[in-house]
Amino acid sequence: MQPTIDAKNQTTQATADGDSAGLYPIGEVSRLTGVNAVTLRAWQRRFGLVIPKRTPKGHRLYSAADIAQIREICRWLERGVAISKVKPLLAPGPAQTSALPQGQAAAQAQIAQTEWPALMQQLTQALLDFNAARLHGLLDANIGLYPFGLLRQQLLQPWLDEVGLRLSGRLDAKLLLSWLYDQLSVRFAARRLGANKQARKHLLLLRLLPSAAPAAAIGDVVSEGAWESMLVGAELSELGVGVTDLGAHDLAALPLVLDRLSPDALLLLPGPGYSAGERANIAAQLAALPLECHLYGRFALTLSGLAPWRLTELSALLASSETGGADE
DNA sequence: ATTCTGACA
DNA sequence: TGTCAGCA
Repeated sequence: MQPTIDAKNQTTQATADGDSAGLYPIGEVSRLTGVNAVTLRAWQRRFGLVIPKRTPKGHRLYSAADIAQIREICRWLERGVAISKVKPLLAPGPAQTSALPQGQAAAQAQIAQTEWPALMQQLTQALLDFNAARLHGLLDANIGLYPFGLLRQQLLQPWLDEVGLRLSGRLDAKLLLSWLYDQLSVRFAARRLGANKQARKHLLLLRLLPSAAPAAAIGDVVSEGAWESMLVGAELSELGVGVTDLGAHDLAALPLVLDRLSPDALLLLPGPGYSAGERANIAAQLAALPLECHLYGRFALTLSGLAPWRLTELSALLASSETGGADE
């Protein structure tokens, strides 16, 4: 546990700044993204999605960019796009056979190519400088300009992913990430407090903890799910939904407190790596809960086989409390 | 120990 | 999508 100079378990980056740095074998990528290794190979073979480099012996080596793309794919899948149709939606590297503008999807991909990367670089620089004023300035300039959900999915989460990967190996990585988490926390907490008072619907946010906790992946001070729940919570606040973030737990004790918290719905952010047994267990516990449950987030798909009838679009939940007062 | 391909349910 | 066999 001692965070000394022990670089032994850094299987992924034997040399901090060697040429092989930042390349990950398929198993590691599977853990990082929550996508099964077989699925990754299948995506590549059947759809030409995510073509990694290879070692001389043919083993796949995924770059940070590849991993970012996998996560981009997952975000499309979460939105209900079929895997066979995400190819054209991705930020294209090689010559696109047929650049078909599919309405807003293509428009967003366009923005993603031009505007976001520059912004991400500026954000990264602000982070590396511990420049809080600059960081908040950049955020101020863009929050409000776009719907927060778009900002979260197209900018903030990809940026955090990238930053996490880029910093791994740096001695000050933990300090930087802790600082960033603190900055974002205070920022969004302030909004949450205001929003919660006026919210008509109250939602309980819970990260599902795999019982076989797969330890911290890359030296993350803040667990990966914490970032995600912070951003999701911010988005919900922005949309006028009251949010209570309980952090990471398993479901066992939840029924004991539900009647006192009395939320309108439960939003669960699954983590990576559930065994089949765990999935069944979770399914049973979810079925026993007396309220609306939604699975959401990066790893929701890994649980979709478990209770697809509960996997509702977040937007559907929000539709009833949308601004404009359609109902209520 | 892990990953590879390809066939198959 | 996932599992299995048979290799490297």
